[in-house]
Amino acid sequence: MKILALHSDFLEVEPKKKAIKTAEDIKKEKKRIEECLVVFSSVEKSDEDQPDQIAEKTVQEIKNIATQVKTEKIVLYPFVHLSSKPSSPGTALKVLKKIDELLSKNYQVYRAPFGWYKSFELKCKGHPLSELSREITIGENQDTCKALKAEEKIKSQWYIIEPNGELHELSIENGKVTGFNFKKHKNLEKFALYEMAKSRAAPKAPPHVQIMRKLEIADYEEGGDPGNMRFYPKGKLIKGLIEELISTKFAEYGAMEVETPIMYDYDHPCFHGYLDRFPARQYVVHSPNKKLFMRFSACFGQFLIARDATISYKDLPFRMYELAKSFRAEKRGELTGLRRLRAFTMPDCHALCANEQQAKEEMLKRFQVSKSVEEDIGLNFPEDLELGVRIVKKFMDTNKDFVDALVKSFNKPALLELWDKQFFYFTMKYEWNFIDCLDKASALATDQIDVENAERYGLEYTDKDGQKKKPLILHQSPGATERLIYVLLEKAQMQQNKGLKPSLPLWLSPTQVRICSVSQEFNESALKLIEQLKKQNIRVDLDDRELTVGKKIREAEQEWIPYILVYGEKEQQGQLTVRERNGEQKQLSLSELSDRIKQQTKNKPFKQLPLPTILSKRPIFLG
RNA sequence: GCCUCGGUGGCUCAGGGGUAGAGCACUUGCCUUGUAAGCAAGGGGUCAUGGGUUCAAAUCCCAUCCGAGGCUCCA
Repeated sequence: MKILALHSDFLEVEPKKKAIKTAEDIKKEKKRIEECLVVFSSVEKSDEDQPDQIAEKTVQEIKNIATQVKTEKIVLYPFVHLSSKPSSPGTALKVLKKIDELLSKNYQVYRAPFGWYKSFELKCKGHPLSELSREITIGENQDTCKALKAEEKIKSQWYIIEPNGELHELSIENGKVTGFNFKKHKNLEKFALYEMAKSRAAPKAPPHVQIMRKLEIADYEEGGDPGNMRFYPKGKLIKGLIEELISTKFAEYGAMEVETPIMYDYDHPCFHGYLDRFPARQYVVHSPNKKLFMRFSACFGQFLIARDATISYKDLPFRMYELAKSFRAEKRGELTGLRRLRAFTMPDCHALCANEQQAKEEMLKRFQVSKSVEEDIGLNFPEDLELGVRIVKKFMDTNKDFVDALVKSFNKPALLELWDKQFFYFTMKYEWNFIDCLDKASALATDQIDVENAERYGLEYTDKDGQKKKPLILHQSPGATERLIYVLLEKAQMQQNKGLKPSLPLWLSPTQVRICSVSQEFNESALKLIEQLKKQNIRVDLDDRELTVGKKIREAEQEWIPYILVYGEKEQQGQLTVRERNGEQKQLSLSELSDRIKQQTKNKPFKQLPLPTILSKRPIFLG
């Protein structure tokens, strides 16, 4: 199906003469329609198998365009010449009539006669959206259509749920969410609006994009594919530290770390139906004899491990995790900085559970794992986050207590989306959303109860009675590590907007202590001091360049370095003045300084600074 | 994918049919520095790529690539 939509001041059309035998019988009269969207359309051979689906999809497209250009009137104009492979006239007429019927529910529709030579006059408005063409196709796979259609038909009911379990039904009027007093919950209001109204316009690029480059954390890579970032040494350090933290937390919780392949056989029977839901979103790789797709989560590899394992009821919950580099070929326009990528690292932790009761208990346990990750990277819980819970109605009806317990753990009102039917593989999920400087919501931590994939992959455990049973599967992630960095940078920008100095948590700061020598003659003894701090696992470096002290301080401040130390005559005697991030200056001895840092980074992972200690030998990655 | 805007020294950007500009960075020299930018000189760019128009293209046109924002989407 091909359409050409012209937003027009008017269309005047007059049937002249039948072009085909099967032309519609109509009255030959001139017709003029003012202020309308004229949709020239051509039904094609490839549409013949699924005329109803193509009609529905076309209606959706036309509705989108009509909404964009704000018009109430639509003219359907059969125009076979748009296509080189037109369908039979019979199908074409059937499809057009169906489109007419569907559109008429919401719009004033005029359909130009089919099968006639017509003369017409039209005035196109000429604004940027006034001329649009679309090619509409139905994927080859029936499953795809079914799943996508189910999604289109989904009905959501929205609520605010309070920690005491009280529900407030929400509705949306004139771009405002009503049904709950958001006075003390401004970010929750933004989140609800974001989800319900899909009002997502941003006036400019998000601030973290500039910061990630200025601090030499990450950057775009022209030599790759959009959304595949490069990480410079400082960024790789931060990312590595966060990943190590997450890994430790998962291990403490009792999950087993595994590593699974990043690409899988397209034709493997387990993946059918799961892949088809997202037909255009895979990176495809061709090996000499196979078509493969890059994983978009760790599910594939981990489920295949679990499928082949011998699992007893005594082994449940069976917990497994992986820091999985994952790939989703998102549409070009959906990518933004570190917020949404095509290649990202998804910490993915699955738990196989015997039954619903065990799954619920396990989810509450895992809730605490994610909480401690978010807190350790420097977020305030729950102040910096908004909880969204999505539940299939049937699950809600029998598990309200559990949902209440979940919201109570969050300790703040949450947004609840109720679905009338299950159309994903899960019956419930939650996510914690961060609202950024531009009021955009991004999901960080999430957990889901999967009731479908055990069947699909053939996952089984042996129960007490010797019977093979299908487990429930939980899918948890505290958030992609790139996205966690995005959140830290956006949060730092918010600090700056409030007039505070932006900063990273001490344990994530690439340089924790910067020593600025007053002049060249002090460099050598400063290095001795540095050796002592390094032994204490503190990341310290020396600005040994021939610059004024003022300039060295300024640059260190701009690098967000938490402790800055000028080193000259006085310090050589052992008396240190330390400049902190808040601008305060403190007199400290060397051991006091290192104790202080050890205290502030207690129980956090440590890695050495992956750069030369002296700045004069350090390359600049980004001006 | 579609719409809009952009791509000019390492970085940030100005300019714009007829010898290519600034600030920062870099190199060199002077200064020998005490808590947010010392002074001076110098080097460095086939103006994203490929076509086209023109006596002449970085500038205008087309295509492609890359980036940003929007639409849509986010398993």
